[in-house]
Amino acid sequence: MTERRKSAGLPDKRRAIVAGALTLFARDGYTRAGLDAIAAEAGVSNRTIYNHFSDKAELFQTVMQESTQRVADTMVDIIDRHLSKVADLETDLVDFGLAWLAVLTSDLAPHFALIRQINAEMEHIPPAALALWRETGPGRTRRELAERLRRIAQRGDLAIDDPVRAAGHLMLLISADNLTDRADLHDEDALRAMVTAGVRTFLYGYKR
Amino acid sequence: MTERRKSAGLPDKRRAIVAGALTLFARDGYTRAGLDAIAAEAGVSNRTIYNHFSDKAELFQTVMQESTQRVADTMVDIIDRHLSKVADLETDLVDFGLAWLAVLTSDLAPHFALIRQINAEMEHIPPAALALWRETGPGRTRRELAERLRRIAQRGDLAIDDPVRAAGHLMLLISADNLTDRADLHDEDALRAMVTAGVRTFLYGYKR
DNA sequence: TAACTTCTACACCGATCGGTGTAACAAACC
DNA sequence: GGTTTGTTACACCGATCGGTGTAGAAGTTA
Repeated sequence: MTERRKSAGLPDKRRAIVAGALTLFARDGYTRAGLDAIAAEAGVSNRTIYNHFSDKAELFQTVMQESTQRVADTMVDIIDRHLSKVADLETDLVDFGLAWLAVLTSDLAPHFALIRQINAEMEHIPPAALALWRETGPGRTRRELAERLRRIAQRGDLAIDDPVRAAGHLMLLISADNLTDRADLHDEDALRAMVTAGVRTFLYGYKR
Repeated sequence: MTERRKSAGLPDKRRAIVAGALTLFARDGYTRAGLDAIAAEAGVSNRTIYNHFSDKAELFQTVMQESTQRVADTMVDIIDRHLSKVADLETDLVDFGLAWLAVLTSDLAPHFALIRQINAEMEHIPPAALALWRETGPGRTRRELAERLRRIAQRGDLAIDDPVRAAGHLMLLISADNLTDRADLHDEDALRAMVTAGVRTFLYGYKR
């Protein structure tokens, strides 16, 4: 009574396949991740995968799209939750940054390993799929953050002439240590220090 | 009369192999890059590769080390050339940033594709090799930049209490657009605008 | 019960890949 | 001239992988 199954596959099997594929694609990359291993991870027969997806490339694209959607939703939610009403700007930005970084170690962590895979195999991915990912993933998140910064600046606290660029700066500064060498994402104190330093650089840099 | 060949292989063949391997590892990644293709790219027999390297993993490690060394040398040289004697801080930092970014599109470009591969396959690379890379590559470069910033700050222009973190911030801000979405690295004007914006954010953020 | 859909297990194919063995050839060294 | 060393071409092995064919089991719908 739920949904008329159109042509192939039960929806829960499909979800299991996509979830298992995300795990293995994230860990091993597109080439290394074998379909037999994905089938085993999903608790599903090898043959069943081809009942839901025409080939490995289509499976990968589906995994990429669904994971991107979910993470972008989470990120936008964090932005809205922390930056809709701003009391003390530095405090709120630091809290926002910590929530932002927490996603990297959450159950959404595999997504970011997947992004590193995409980044590496960029030249082997169809440009259209790449553009779609940029638009629905980092692009959307960045625009959302930019819009929030624009409103905050309008309130008179910051001087931002290019909100999108400023959003990029903030995102980078928040996770600076994490990007350059490897920060310990589980040391709460070091994490807060990193975020605070980044936020302060951002704030002083864009102070009116 | 040059050098006593110790055990195996002529040095020029070896160099050709490493160069060809860099090209293919950078483009296709460790798994996708086949040894036959590498041999063809190097203009060398498949069998000859095994005369110089015991297996694919050792070849990859050699490629990684040599490329890292060369790029780090280049980066340190750029730092020294632009930030030894500072006249106008913003101008000099922008010029430095542009020279820094120019490396990304130089003949050293494959190295950065290789780094993306490393970043993706991190969980499949021996931790010792990873640590060595961080130390001789980005670590060295970052420390060198940090030292320069420390001296500049000492001169009284900036307030930097953690030079290494500041160096990280500067490196990220310089290439901000390039890291978040894809900036056109060949549009000279857009490039200068990106670097200038990053440098200004850095300078205002660390202004004494 | 009968018709239909989906899943599973298994065998299988062709291609690729990392790596080896071998024998012939070229060049440097004694 | 003879020996040694390195290179090459080629055939080959075992393993893995993407993908298919098939037959039957399991569950759903009428």
